[in-house]
Amino acid sequence: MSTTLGFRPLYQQVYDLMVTKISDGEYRPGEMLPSEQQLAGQLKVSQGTVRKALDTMTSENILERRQGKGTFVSEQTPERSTLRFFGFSRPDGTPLTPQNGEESIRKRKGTAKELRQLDTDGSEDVYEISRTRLIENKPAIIDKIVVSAKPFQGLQEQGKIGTALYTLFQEKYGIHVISTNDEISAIVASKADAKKISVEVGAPLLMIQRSTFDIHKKCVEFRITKVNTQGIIYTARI
Amino acid sequence: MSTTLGFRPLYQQVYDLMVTKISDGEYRPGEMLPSEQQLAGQLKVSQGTVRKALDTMTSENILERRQGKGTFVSEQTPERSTLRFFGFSRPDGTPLTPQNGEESIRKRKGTAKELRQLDTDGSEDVYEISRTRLIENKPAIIDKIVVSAKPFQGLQEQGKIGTALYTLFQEKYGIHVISTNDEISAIVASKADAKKISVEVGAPLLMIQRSTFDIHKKCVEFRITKVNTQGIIYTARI
DNA sequence: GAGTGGTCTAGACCACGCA
DNA sequence: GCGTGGTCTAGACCACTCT
Repeated sequence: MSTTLGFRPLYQQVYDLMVTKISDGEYRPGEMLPSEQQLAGQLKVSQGTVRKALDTMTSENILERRQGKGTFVSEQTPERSTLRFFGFSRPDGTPLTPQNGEESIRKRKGTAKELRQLDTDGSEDVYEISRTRLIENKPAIIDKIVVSAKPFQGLQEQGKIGTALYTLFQEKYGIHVISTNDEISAIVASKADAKKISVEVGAPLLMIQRSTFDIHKKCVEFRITKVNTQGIIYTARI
Repeated sequence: MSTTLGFRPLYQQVYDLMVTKISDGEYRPGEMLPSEQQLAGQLKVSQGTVRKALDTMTSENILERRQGKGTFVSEQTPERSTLRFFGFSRPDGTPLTPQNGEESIRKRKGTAKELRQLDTDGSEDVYEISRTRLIENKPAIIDKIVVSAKPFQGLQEQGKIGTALYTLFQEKYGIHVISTNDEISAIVASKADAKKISVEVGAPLLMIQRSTFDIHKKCVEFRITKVNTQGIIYTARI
């Protein structure tokens, strides 16, 4: 007998269905799902099969399960969770919180690299958000945030975004961010960098390249952050 | 009825037992475990309970499961796996491989910080391995590796360790390294640093603080790596 | 075809949170 | 005491690998 191609386990089909329902807004963040028994009955599968799908989603931070209470759609965004793992401090250890500085947004064609990183469904337009953030009132952090234009229609009319970008994604555009992938390297400042955060050309900077993924494991954001680390300690826990 | 304290699920007991057997050398890296049915019979539990324990161990990279073949004790060490995620390259993208330079080892009392990091079972002696590594024949990387002395008797007689430290842990001392936790920060060079890798005092360095954990989730190594990033790009994928 | 892990079921009982 | 998720069982059948 030939190998059965296209075989897809039942629990994965249940997983796909539940992810779709959450992404469509049928179950909203913070809301409680039907019980395992009810879902099993509706979907005509056993409770164990439902459980396996929900367990997978729990391990991906899409759901939270609380014994004795129920299963809930997670409200946690990576921005909130990564605050525990990323941070700035002075050399003596006192923590520093960056303030918001300049911010601008424009629509343009994406570069080849950006379109390779983002899952754009063929569209070539992107929004680019450029901003600087301040440490002790001095510009020290440069962010360049790129998202595909198609799913974010009207993003330029949102006004200042500040730190609540992922919350905006969820509330205005129904995009559930669930994970990020960060690459850290040490680079030297370009002429453009030097102008924005007042350092010499060639000064050492930390660069963090972040890809952000939604509930469908689609890359919805590509972000480059550059940090002047003179007198600032940046820490990332891996 | 009062709450049952000290309740421990069966599958966790199976997990503990299997971890102990591997750590005791009853099953060795690369070896195949008995089948789920056999284990279930031996331990007088159902196959599903064994499965849950083995699945957990698989997700922790202790085991590898191959459908149709069997379940095997993993041979992969983090050193090998992290090579995919950490690395050095030139600004133009060509990868660089560091060479081994100076290396020395000595036994001494651990500092308070080191004893807090390491799980030492009360012993206060540690081995400190200091080494430099070279990029293009110039010293660029400083490593300070600290391990508890007790489980590593005779480590100073091992001669040059080079890059095979975790393999040595496993083969000579039966310690199975399964995970690491890294913290990255940007610092400035101290006088001692400056001497070892010929940079100015105050030059910017990347510092990676790594805690290494064995199969029992015990911290068996604490390592501080400092990298001169002038002309070198260091990348870590999180 | 024999042996392994992978999927799925149906049902029992336990621990937890709440009213 | 009820409803929820968490554990555990026994057994059936499927998919993969090797001989």
